[in-house]
Amino acid sequence: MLVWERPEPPDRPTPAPLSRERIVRAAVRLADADGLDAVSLRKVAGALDVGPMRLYGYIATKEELLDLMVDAVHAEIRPTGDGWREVLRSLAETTRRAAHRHEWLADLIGGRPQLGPNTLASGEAVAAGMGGVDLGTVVPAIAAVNAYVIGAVRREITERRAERASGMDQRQWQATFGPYLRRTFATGRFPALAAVVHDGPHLDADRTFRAGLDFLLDGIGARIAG
Amino acid sequence: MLVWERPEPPDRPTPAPLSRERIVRAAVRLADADGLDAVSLRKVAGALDVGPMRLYGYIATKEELLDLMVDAVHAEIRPTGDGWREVLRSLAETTRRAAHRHEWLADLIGGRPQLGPNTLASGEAVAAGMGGVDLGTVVPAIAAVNAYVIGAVRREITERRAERASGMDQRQWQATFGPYLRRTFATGRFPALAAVVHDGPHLDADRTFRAGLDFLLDGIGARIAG
DNA sequence: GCCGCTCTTGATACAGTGTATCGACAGATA
DNA sequence: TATCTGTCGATACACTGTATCAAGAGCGGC
Repeated sequence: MLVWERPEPPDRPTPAPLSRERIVRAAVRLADADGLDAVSLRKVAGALDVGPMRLYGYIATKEELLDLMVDAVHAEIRPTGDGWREVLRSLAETTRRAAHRHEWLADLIGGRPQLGPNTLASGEAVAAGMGGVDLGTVVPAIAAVNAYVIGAVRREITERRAERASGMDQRQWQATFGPYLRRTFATGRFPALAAVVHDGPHLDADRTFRAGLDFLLDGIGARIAG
Repeated sequence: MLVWERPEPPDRPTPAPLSRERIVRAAVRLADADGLDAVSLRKVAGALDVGPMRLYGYIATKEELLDLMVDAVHAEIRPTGDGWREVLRSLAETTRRAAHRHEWLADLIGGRPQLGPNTLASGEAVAAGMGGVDLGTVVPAIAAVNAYVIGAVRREITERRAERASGMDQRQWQATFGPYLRRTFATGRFPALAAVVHDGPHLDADRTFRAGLDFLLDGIGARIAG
């Protein structure tokens, strides 16, 4: 036996076999911790103590990995409730909560067609909860709520990042962009906008999300009733 | 005079001076033609017959260039109309049309806080058209329409790309994903979803967009009336 | 008209990306 | 034991955004 032979590291007895799931979990962990930019094939492979090319035995391309990540978080989106209204609201709120837990979801959501098992399961839960509603209304209603959630989540996360990037809280944010906005508004080119921003209510993220969702659900309800 | 001196190319008498606007226009042209991936600083610079580093005299970072591109297309989004409903509808439809002209907008929209002059001008047009509506309603109403448009446009463009990538028309698309979906639905794990997909209406993109928008506007109208 | 200074400009370089290629090695088969 | 097969990972390639810095152009002072 060669004396310089390296002994097996005893604290990792048998490396768990690689799998799509393990790869996706590692990618999600990286993205949760440091954002989507931290998800490179090299880093994911590194987190699994494996060469980068190894991953190509399990995924065809990086895009596919991103799709799998999105489908993975859809496991956390399982709408419930009695009646179409509660179900649609649950769809919206659970999606939003998932985006809070995984901010990178805002970068990906709505950007690729999703047909993975977890995404389909979410769709099934919604469809199953819409019983009694006319099919001609169910399809556009679900599509509309989905569209609203995608956009609302994107805007909310974007804003949250901007605030965080410029100091921490809202006061800091205003201090950063305040001068530019003040100057711009001072030109008098945007009087109506200035009035709305100045005199309008400053709703927090929760209230804004719910207000828009209520508009939408009210409109859908009117169609179902009438 | 040296004989091997290269004479001035006569067909480009004086190269137009570089400017932010010219850079942004070139970037938009590239993105329109070949998608966002075709927008690299080297390619943009190349389109302007200039070294890549030259751009940094006009933009601080690539992110800034993307922001400027988004603001530039906001010049095409100028909502008009009589009354809040027409104005909000116009905001939605002009945004959607801009995204049709510049599909890459779907990748960027909602992904960064937008405070550029054209974006503010769009906001001003909307705010100005909401006269008479209670300020406490104006803010969440605009936010809701914006969120809906972002999500709807994203989904629509995404779908359009998927169809195009897999052949050209809808028949091809179904031929590509049909087998997988058929198999998946055949497992019986998604009965409600299968029923909706099978028996529900197949609306085209225009109708879907308008249906969702109508839901939202109806809901907002109910709040304004009541 | 010529020197020296400042600012602009572009070549080079660096660290990182996704992915193709292909030699080496392990395990199975004869 | 010898050969075949298929997996694995080192290396390489083209490309990205951006920092650095030497060369050059324009210009004021003598």
